[in-house]
Parts: sequence; C-alpha cells; structure tokens
Amino acid sequence: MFLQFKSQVTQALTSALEANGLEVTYLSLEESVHADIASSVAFRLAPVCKKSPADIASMLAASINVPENGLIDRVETKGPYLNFYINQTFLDRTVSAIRAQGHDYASQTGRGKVILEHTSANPNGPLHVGHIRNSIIGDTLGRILEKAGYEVETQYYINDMGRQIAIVSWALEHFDFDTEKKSDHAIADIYIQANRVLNDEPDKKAEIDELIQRIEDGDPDVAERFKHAVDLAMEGIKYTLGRMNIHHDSFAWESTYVRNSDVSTTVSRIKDTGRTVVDDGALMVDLSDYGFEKKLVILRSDGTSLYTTRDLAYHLWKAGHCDRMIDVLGADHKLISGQLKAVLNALGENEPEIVIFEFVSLPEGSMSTRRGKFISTDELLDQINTQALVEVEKRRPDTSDDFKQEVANFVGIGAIRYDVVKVSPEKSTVFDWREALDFEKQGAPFIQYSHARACSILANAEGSGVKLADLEHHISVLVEDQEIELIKHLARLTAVIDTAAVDLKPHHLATYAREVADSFNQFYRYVPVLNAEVSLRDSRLVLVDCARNVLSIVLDTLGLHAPKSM
RNA sequence: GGGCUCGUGGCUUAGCCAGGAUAUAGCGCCGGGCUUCUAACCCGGAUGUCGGGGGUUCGAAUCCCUCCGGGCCCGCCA
Repeated sequence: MFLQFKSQVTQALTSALEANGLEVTYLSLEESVHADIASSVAFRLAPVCKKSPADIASMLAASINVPENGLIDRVETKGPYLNFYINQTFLDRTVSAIRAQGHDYASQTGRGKVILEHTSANPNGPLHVGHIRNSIIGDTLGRILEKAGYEVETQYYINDMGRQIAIVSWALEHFDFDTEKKSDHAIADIYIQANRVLNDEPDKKAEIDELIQRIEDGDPDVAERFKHAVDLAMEGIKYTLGRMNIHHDSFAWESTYVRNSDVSTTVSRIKDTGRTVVDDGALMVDLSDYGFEKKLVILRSDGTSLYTTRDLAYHLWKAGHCDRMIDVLGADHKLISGQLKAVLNALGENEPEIVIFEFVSLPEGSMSTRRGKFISTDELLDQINTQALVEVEKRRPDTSDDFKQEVANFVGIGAIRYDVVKVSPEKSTVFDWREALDFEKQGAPFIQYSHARACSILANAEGSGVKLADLEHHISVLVEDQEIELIKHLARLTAVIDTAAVDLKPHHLATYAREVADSFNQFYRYVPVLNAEVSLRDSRLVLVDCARNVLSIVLDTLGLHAPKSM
C-alpha cells in the first residue's frame, strides 16, 4: 500500500510542477520522521525560480490537488519542505488487503527464473562459522526473491575435482578415517594431517599431481575415489545446513562440466575471441580492456583445467537456464568473479550478479580448514542450543521439557540466522563467542516473541468464542498512535521485499522485521484488546491478526520459525 | 607496490549508490514500570570530532581529493 501512496504523491507533485511550468529530474521523495513522505524538491528549484525554497514550497502546495478516493490525506509545508500524509483509506485498505490475502500478502508472481548459487564450500571439511554467512545470506535472498515473484532454484556448486579434493582422496588412503565422528569432521581431520605431511615431504606432491591428471583424463577409478571423498563431506555439510533450515534445490558437480566436454567447448569459444595467448605453455586470456592488468590462466601448462575454467563452463550452462544468475561469494572471490564476468561478457553471454560478503575471522586471525583453524558451525549450533535452553529454563520454568527443547531450538537457530543477516555483507566481522551466545540483544527472539504474543491474544479471543473470520473491522475506531503506527509499518512490507530483491540486500528485511516487532510491542503495551468494548475489541483483534500475519511472513522469509508460543 | 572494501557514542550497528529538517537501533550504564491480552516486554536519561584534513554545494555521515587504520585480493590454488 505504501508504494501506491508513493506513486500518488509522485503524480500529485508532478502535476503541481507542470501547472507551474516547472520540470525536475528527481522529486526528492523520502520517508521522514516529519511526514509519511516528504519532498525537498523546492531547494532544487530555487535557482531556476529565483525565489526562496520556502516560497516555492508554498506555491507548489497551493497547486497540489489531493485526489478524491486516494490515499493522500493532505500536504503541508514546513519551511522549504513539502510533507505528505496518508489518510484513513490508506489504513483501511492496508488492513483489508492483509486480511484478504493472508500469508500471500506482499507476494508477487511472474518475474522469471533465478538460479541462486550459495555456500558452495569445498567438501574438505565441515562448514565453519565463516561459511554460514554465505549460507544465511544466500538462503535468505532465495526466500526474498521467491516472495518477490521469482521462481528460484538454489544451487550448491560442488568442487569435486580440484587439488583440495585430490588431497582428501589421497588422505583417505593414507590415514585412519574416524567413522565414529560426523563424516565432514572426520574428513577435515585427515585433510589437515595430509596437508601437514605434504608440507613436510614436498616430493609427495607428485602423487597429488598424478591424481589431478588422472581425474581430468576421466580415469573411472580415480573418479570413484573422489566421489566417495566428496560424498562423505557433503553428507555432513547437508546435515548442518538442514539444522539451520537451509536446503538447496540442486547440486552442480564441477566434474560434470569436464566430462560432458563443456569445459573444452568453453576453452574453444574463448580461443575464438582472439584474446588468448600461450605463456610458458599455459593458456591465458587477455582482459586488459576490461581493466584487468594480469592475464587469466584457463589451462595449465600440462593442459589441465583450473577452477576458473570449470566455473566459466558452469556459468555458461546457467546463463542458458535462467533469467537472473546470482552468486553469493566471499570477498576473496572479488577479483576472480570480476574476471569471470569479463570473459562472459566477451563471449556475449549474460553475466551473474555477484553478492560479495566480507570475511568472518577469529580474534587470532583468519580461519583455515587446511590448518585446522576454524570454529565449526556444528559446534556453534550445539553451544547456542545449550545456551538457549538455559534461557528458556529461566523464563518458562513451569513448561514441559519437550516445550523447552523445542523453543530453545528455534530461538537458537533464529538468533544465529538473524545475527548474521542483519549486518550488511560488506562489513568484515570477528567471531566472538560471548557475542554469538548473547540473548539479551534485540534479535530474532524479540521478533518471534512478538509473534507469539499476537498469537496468544488471538487464541484467548477464540477461546472465549470469538470467530476471527467473522469479525468486522472499522478503521475509524482505531485512533491511537500505536495503532496507526503499526498499520503504517505493516503497509511497507511489499516495498521492503521489493527493494531487498532488487538490490539483493537481505539486511533491509531484517531491519524491517525488528521495526514491525517494535511497533507491535508498543501497541501491545498501551492498547488493550480483549478488555476493550466489543466493536473496538473486534477491530483491534483484526489488527492483531494482521500484525501476526505480517510477522509470520517476515519470519518465514528470513527463514525463522514463527512460534505460536514461547 | 597496485586494486577493491570497511572505519558512525564504551561495544555492535542502520543510513551512504539517487546530498536536505533533531544521525538509526541494540548491548552495556543510570532511573522507572508486572492485581490488565506471555516482562525474551515497555518508558525515561547520560554517552557522537559520523577515522583525520581539504574541496564541491544554499546545505555533506552521504559526492570528489588526500592521508591514517583494519580486512580481502594481485597468472598455471580454490
């Protein structure tokens, strides 16, 4: 509803400008504490009109026609500013729309197909706390895009043939694999050992090189061994992702593109652009006209392909299967993804949109699976669950053990997901246990609690015989500030989903979720529902149901559980 | 050395792309509120050279230049 309001304001203001023979490229509309929408366009017109901004604002305000049956209540001037305010129709339609559309409120359709790649961690160990930033941003983006009307396919690109996997495969034959442990953790153990040995005895590296050569040549025995290694790691990784409510629609295996000759086709196509040169036996692409000083190697001097080469083949495949390609990648991929886009562009293909997130490091330095320096996601999830249980015990001592465990589970996962997604991706962070396990801050539990409170009111009402579906609502009786503020917040959902989907910024939704919860809690504190006189009570119950619905949509879109009770 | 990126109260953080009215919120700190729908809540207060310096502009946290500090990257790893 907010978007409709905004477009009506745009129209009204544009006509007023025309009426005065004025033209402007940008209306300077902004949300503001002073108005529902404010415009500072008068400043920009001052030089042209040779009048003061305040005079221009008054002049425009005088010629603004507030349309009948619209959403604008009035326009006021405050010095040079033009302040637009919403009317009761806006509030009424917002509530009616939410009520009528239920969980589909703010859902759009028909915007095309998206292939969204995220996580794609190398299968050489468990996910660590750096990887989950990728997973959580990616999963949340997927949910936002779906809500915004895209058909979304999330993909995990499995690196099943690089040097790292050769080392894991080699390690499986030289060290004891601990079958008691979760498989991805056991893989990390031997991977770390192998790296240590390879570091101490460099001559063993020849064995790894041989494996890489054989996998590239399509040796079925080596392929089988690699697959076994990858499966062990992936089994554990998928389980961990599942714990966080994250699931991929499909898994793309890197080796596929070598075996089906997409890689060699890709190399030929790149050669055809005339950009390739051979240097020391290696095939390189010149991208200097795209601003990349150094050439990009796409074939080693022994003729084998590199990660980049296979990634190019993968992206060429994706380009032919969707309308939007989106990759969520760590900051270390900034350069390489730029080069990848340049090559695709040179081939005349669509380029992916890249969402880059900065690193999560430990207080003692950056994380590394190879060196065994990382905190695993499983460990974090276990710790958060334990801590969450303590919190539930403290707050709901009289409930059953099952209830406590269930609450601890969704509160813990919610806290992690929300903590990660609320921060804009370009901020590098340092992992801190105390911070991660802190339940005092206003995060996911705050939003989930608001939802539970709304559910509780509705349940009590239904318990005393009220039929929610039959209630009549009269917007004119909702006159408290908290009621109006709440409705205005609810009205913004569509706009928030839309900008988050366009800009690929999931943290906007996180901020919005907090604001809605905040707004509902204030309403809850100051506006009695069940004890109000009947017609007032009914209208408020409808509003509570709308708030519950929006909170549940928002929680769902953030991948968080929306509890009826906690 | 070069490139990219971040720097906002004690800590964490929004706003920056598309410059405007008292700079967003949380934690922590001080004080207040449970005989009313779940207090994982609500209300009030203190705390800010928006990293430093220049510039553009009627107006800069936001744009430009420069310096400082953190992170990431810089051809046959992924």
